[in-house]
Amino acid sequence: MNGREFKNAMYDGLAKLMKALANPARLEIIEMLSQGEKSVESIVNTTNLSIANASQHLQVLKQNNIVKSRKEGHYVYYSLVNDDFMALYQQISKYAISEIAELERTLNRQREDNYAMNSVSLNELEVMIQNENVLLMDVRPISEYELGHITGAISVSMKELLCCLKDFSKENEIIAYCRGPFCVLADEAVKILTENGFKVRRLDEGYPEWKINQLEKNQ
Amino acid sequence: MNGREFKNAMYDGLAKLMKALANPARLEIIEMLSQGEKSVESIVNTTNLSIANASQHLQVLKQNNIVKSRKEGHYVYYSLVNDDFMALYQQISKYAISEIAELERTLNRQREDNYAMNSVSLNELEVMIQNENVLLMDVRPISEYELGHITGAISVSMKELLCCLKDFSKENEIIAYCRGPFCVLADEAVKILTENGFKVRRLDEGYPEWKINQLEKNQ
DNA sequence: CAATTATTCAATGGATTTGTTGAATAAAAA
DNA sequence: TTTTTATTCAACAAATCCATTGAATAATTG
Repeated sequence: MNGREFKNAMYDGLAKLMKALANPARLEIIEMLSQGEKSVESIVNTTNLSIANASQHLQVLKQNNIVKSRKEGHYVYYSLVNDDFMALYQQISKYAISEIAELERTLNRQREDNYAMNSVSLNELEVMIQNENVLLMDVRPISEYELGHITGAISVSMKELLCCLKDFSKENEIIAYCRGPFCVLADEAVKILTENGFKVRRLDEGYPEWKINQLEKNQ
Repeated sequence: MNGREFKNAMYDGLAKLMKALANPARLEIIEMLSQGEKSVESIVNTTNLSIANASQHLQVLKQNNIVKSRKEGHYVYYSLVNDDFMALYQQISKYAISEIAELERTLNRQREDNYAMNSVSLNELEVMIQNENVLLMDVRPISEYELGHITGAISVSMKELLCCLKDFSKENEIIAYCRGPFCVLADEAVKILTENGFKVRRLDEGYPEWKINQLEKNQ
């Protein structure tokens, strides 16, 4: 193998990986799977994809070693292949959010719309939890909470938020979080709670980012 | 903007960035530019692209804020837009090399072919420089050396290697490096020097990785 | 065993990406 | 000014990607 052939092999391989990531539907699937294992059915329900289309995208991700699958009864469950890929995906989306003006604008507009301008960073959160009385609220579906959540968080799904608000004290500040910067659940939670007189902010990032942070600390 | 529109905007934007990276020719250009500024002409000379084709790929990279250009006289010089992108690219290729079996095999086969199995990591290099008498040899073209090189390295281009070997002592160990793991210059240097009786190994990574490392240390 | 359910496969046509060709620019040299 | 040189633009055909459709598969239920 000469120099040119080698280069071609390497760049073709790298480009193949990038191609697998170069599609909005697949990115949305990846973001979902970074919460934990999901069935094809649940992926179809939260994205707007047809069943066959979602399945095809999943095959592409599988062929590129990004996701793996496991069959149980009628259902096939998909998950990300390892934490290293998750870390890479975080890096990429963090870069995109901070360096691509268009994306930054979109994200900020969304945040403004949702009363969440003064969001809390992961570092701030750590300090706040040690020093103050804050209630950390995981607003993802309970199934995702059960697969893993930020230490000390309680699970309050969006459904519960809409019916059972009286349970919480209005004195402590509430920090709501969900799946990461692209996820709108926390924004909606902030909106609902603010309208009902609670002190509430959202976490800038979400559970996957926190988990990556933890993994890095333990190295 | 509702939740679905927001998601679409974010994932479309992210996918657009990935698309810009999802092409082997563009990746090779990026790798070249991570050495420093290059004219279109020099990009055409080291890649196998036609002039018009290279120019088109450069436009795609420019539209996606990955490279910037500057005109001087007849020539247009391109360079990466900032160090953050370079860090991202490093992350991506590091992931690809370590997690994609096919790429890992290709890379290792190449290294074996070139006698460079026992390569030196950046961390090892740091220790070796402090403790031992090693000669750190930058085998990239001199123009790239002049734009920046690892502290303490001397420039020995491949041309010089082929004519002026006698200048170096055979007692000290030589570490050769070039542009990074995909770059084959260091492998060729190791081959030549080994055949001539020198003690020589290659650096696992290259100048761009070293530079990123330095930037991280200074934060 | 037949019916049902969740997922995958295969085929189709429309959209996008790619490399090539040759013409158009724009700056420097003659 | 005309000519030369380096780069970009525009148009085209080939290749690839994508969503949709309907059939095929494989595990479970009746």
